[in-house]
Amino acid sequence: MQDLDEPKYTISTAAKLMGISVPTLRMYEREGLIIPYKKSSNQRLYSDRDIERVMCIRKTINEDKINIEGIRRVLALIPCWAIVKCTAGDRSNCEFYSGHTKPCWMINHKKNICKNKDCRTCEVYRSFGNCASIKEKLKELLP
Amino acid sequence: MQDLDEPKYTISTAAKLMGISVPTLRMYEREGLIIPYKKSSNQRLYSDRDIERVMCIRKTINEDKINIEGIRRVLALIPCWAIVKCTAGDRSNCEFYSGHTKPCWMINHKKNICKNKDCRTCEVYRSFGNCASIKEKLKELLP
DNA sequence: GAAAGTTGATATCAAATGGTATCAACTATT
DNA sequence: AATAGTTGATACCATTTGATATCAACTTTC
Repeated sequence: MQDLDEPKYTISTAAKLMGISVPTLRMYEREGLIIPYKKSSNQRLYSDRDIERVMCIRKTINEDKINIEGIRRVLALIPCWAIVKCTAGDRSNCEFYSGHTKPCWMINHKKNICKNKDCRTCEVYRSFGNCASIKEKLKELLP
Repeated sequence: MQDLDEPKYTISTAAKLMGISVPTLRMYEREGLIIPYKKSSNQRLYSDRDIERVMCIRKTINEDKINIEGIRRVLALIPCWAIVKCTAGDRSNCEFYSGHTKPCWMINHKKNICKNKDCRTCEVYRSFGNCASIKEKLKELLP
């Protein structure tokens, strides 16, 4: 058996696996498009699902021709409040709810429902993981 | 009194008004970002609301650094089906509902609720008009 | 009918973007 | 301690992208 979420590849291995450079992989992270697992020593580890996500990002950049800023803006449209079921209080304590340029996981939530969540495993972050459109999520939420 | 939706500027006047070139304005149209009024002779006319929309597009490109393809993808996320209240039949006869790369108004609807609609005046198209985020629309639809 | 402005299309240009190479400093494993 | 691989950061390159200029053909308006 295999666990798609198990962090097992170092950054150089993952880069080799996808035919890209290590700095590129770090860039995607800096830009908020991916959240790799981090050991206590700060070393990154990538799971198979992470690999899939990066391949999706690459496809969106290289084939669909959407730039990184554009991808980020699309991710910022994921209606997280409806997914994690925010209360009114959660919302008023959320920078993301009022902003619209960054995905929620790029924000340091301090005093709401997301405070103790690990974004890497959160359904919101994963909504874009397999390159399925966010629109499918919207159709689900807006019947 | 003034009607913001009255088509009154020719393309050269509108271009001059915004300090851009005529081909640029035509490009935005070709890319599906704006729908100017067209006289029977095919001549374009721009309203004040059109001007506002173009200024919003420019801001998104020049300040927010999102490329045209990215803007189009964002527009493609507007949940039109929930706005114009599509029936199940309307949806099954809608290319847009299944796709996710183009805004609905770039699609030639033949046999559903949008068939006889003028996209230029449709609420869906206008959702991005004043540069208010689509996210606001989502908040409204997903309480 | 003449002048002015529009149409679509093509070619071109400057700037920005994604990506890579390279660096010294640090960490882990042997 | 020594090797191998990581970290973040900077600088650089090739390509793409947004934008413009220009063109002949067609409309509108005076």
